[in-house]
Amino acid sequence: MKKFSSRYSIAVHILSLVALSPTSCTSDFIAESVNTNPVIIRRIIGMLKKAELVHVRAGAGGTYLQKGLDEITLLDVYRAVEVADNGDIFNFHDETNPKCPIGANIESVFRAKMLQAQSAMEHELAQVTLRQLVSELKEKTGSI
Amino acid sequence: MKKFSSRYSIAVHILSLVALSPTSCTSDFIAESVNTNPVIIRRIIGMLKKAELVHVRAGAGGTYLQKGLDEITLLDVYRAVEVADNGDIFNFHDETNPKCPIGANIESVFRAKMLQAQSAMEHELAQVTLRQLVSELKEKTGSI
DNA sequence: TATCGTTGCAACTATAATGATTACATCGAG
DNA sequence: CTCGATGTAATCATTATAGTTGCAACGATA
Repeated sequence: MKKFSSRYSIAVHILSLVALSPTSCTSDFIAESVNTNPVIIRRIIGMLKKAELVHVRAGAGGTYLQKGLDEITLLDVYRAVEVADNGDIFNFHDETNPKCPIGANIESVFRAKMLQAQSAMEHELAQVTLRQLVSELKEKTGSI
Repeated sequence: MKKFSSRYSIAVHILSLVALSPTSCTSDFIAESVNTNPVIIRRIIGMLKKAELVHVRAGAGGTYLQKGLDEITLLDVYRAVEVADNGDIFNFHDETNPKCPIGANIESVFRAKMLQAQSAMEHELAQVTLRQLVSELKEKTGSI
């Protein structure tokens, strides 16, 4: 299957920061918390923007949530940053031999099962809102 | 996240062939149905062997199931060929800034959610036995 | 209006995983 | 003993990711 990139964890980190930070969140500020390069952060913020999860004040700087804490789920974030060509997390060996009755049919049978498994995972992700994440974070950090 | 390699689909293909084929399954024979190099097939069979899903007649040649059709699930196959270092399908950006209260705690909170999602997916995979797969394949191919 | 911090983006590098291929030692049935 | 098949190492091309530098453009603000 395809593995999740660490972009996903960074994206969640970004959204948590934006949600919790009382100060303006510049890419430099976020990069320091994530401990990486600001450009990496901007790239991911770009994806979150396309998904309309955040908006950015150009020139002035700073990233802000574009939706409520309850309207953003882990599934939204996943779809925003995991640019799976077709949306599938599974890769298939294409070009199986069409002359072999099994080679010709195995993919469709297997794919159906995989889509079911993927749906189950995405269903779980859809259950977790940014509000829940942030609330659990607050418990752990004491207070912010 | 991490993406699934196409090894997985090939492994399922191999097991289906071994289960259905009345003749001996050599890596050359399988490679033709999968439409790839025999060495690729042998590598994957090697993983299936380690997982004790199949055994191979060295010298003589041919791969055979080591367990019953009902005792092999898609989860078994997945675990046999997807060599995720730690078993997780999610990657995390490690080394977040420990000085930032969010950076210091986001990973554990996020990881818990991800493990839940992964469990849901694996649960689905565990529901599908090789017998079911083969049975659906037979329907599609008419008969073998 | 000029400045300065910030964003957006292209270009480049390094690294790792994957798939494919060649080559060859080894096994074991006939 | 022979011959087909397996097991495995070595190599290569491709792709994805993460990181980095450089720079144009934006816009708040002084």
